[in-house]
This record gives sequence, C-alpha cells and structure tokens, in this order.
Amino acid sequence: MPKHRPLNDDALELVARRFAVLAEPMRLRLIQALFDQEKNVTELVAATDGTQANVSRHLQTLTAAHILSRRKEGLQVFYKISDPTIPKLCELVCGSLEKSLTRQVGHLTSD
Amino acid sequence: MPKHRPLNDDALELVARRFAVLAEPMRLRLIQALFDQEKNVTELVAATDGTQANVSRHLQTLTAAHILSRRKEGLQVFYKISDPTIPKLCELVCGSLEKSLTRQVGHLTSD
DNA sequence: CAAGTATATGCGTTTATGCTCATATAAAGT
DNA sequence: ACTTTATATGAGCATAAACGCATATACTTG
Repeated sequence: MPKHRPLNDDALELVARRFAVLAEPMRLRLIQALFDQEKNVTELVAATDGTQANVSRHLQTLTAAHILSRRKEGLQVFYKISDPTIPKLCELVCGSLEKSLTRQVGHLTSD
Repeated sequence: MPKHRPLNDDALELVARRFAVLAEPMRLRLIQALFDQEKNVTELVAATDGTQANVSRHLQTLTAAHILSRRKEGLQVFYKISDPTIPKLCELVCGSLEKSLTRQVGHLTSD
C-alpha cells in the first residue's frame, strides 16, 4: 500500500475518464434517481424528463464505466448503482460546493 | 441538514462542472504535482512536461473552480491546492479504479 | 526607460461528445 | 407469424474544449 505515488499516464487517463463520465447533468440526474432503488428505463425517462434515446445512451455510458449495472427482466431493463463510491463522491462534491456557495446562492436542493 | 434532497438543475450544473474540471489528465497532473507543496508556473511546466501556455490555461481553469489558489510573489505566481476535498476525491476514485482493475492491469503508479 | 523574465491570453484548428430523429433489436402477447 | 411494447443504436449536426502558435501583460533590473 503506497502512500502517494504519482499516477502514470494510463492511470491518469482512467481517472480523468471516470470524472468525465460524472461531468454530465443528465447522467447525474440518472444517478440521483437511482440513489434509493433500482429503476427500469421507462421510469428513468420519466424521472429525468429526457428522451428515451438520450437516456438509453447515458445509461450505456454509465454502465460501461462500471458505475451502474444492468438487469434484464422480460422486456424491461433495470439499472442500479453498482459502485459504492459514487454516493460518497457526490456527497464530497456537494459538500464542497455548498460550503463555497452558501452565502450567495442559499439552497441548492429542489423542494 | 437534509438527508438526500434531489439537486435542482442549477446545482446539477455546478456539480457536473466541477467533475468536468477534474476530467482532464493535464489538470490531474497539475493537482498531483501540488499535493505535497505549492509550486510556481515554471516548476509546474517542468513537472508536467507541458507547454507554458497550456499549463497556464489549465491553472486558470483550476483556480476559477476554486480548486487552486494563486499567490503572486514578484515575477512568479505560486499555486497550491485550496480545496481540501480534492485529495479525498482523487483517493476515492483511485481506490475504486484499483479495485476493479487490479487483476488485469497490475500497477497504476509510475515508479 | 529599455531589456529581460515569468505568466497570461487571443485566435484558429482539431477532436470529442451530447442531442435529435429515425430505425433496429428483443421479448411478449394474440 | 404478426403486433405491440421496451430498449438500443446508427447517422448527422451543433457545441465545447484542448492544444499550438504567436503575442500581450506585468514585474524586475540595469
């Protein structure tokens, strides 16, 4: 277990790629919608107010990144969060943003 | 302190934007170079093997995102990590990636 | 105030990626 | 087999951002 060895180029690409996957509002919406429970595509389309095609594409991206996992059941495909670090990541970022924006913006959550 | 309220559109944009800032290998290299100590631009150019123009741009991006802070001293400008969540974020992501890649890739750190 | 050094920025090009529309696949029911 | 429903994907367009080159700004020194 190394303390803090610098990452090589390949590893940096991987880390960057992972952050890039999380750098889209629609994908964050999907992740959010899946925080509590798994959902099928139709439910996710409704929850995120996106088109079916677009939601499907983003789900593919998230699954390829091993952030979500697929479970097929008849006609439907259910997705759920498969990487337990994702909620922690989002919490960290939200906390940091809230700290630096509390005075100006006020509340970031949608009532 | 809300448990897990869904973020509104503006907040989602902010979170996405923050992840996007971290989604570039060169910016990750800069952050890595600054983990232990502050450095000026010339030192960062050497440490990351980038052009001065490109490094300067990325430093601006990171500073605008409140990830780095600037300190001017004569001709030189020193940068350091100003957001304490950044090392934690990187650790989380690296840990997650290592866990899913250990078997195939082996080592991600550059000796 | 001229010259040199450290850092920043305007511009143009290239590449990546998100979105929409239309269509394809896959499973179920009739 | 045909139709319907759920999900995935190919093609094309639009936008954003990274990079290189050149140049501008800012501070220092002689």
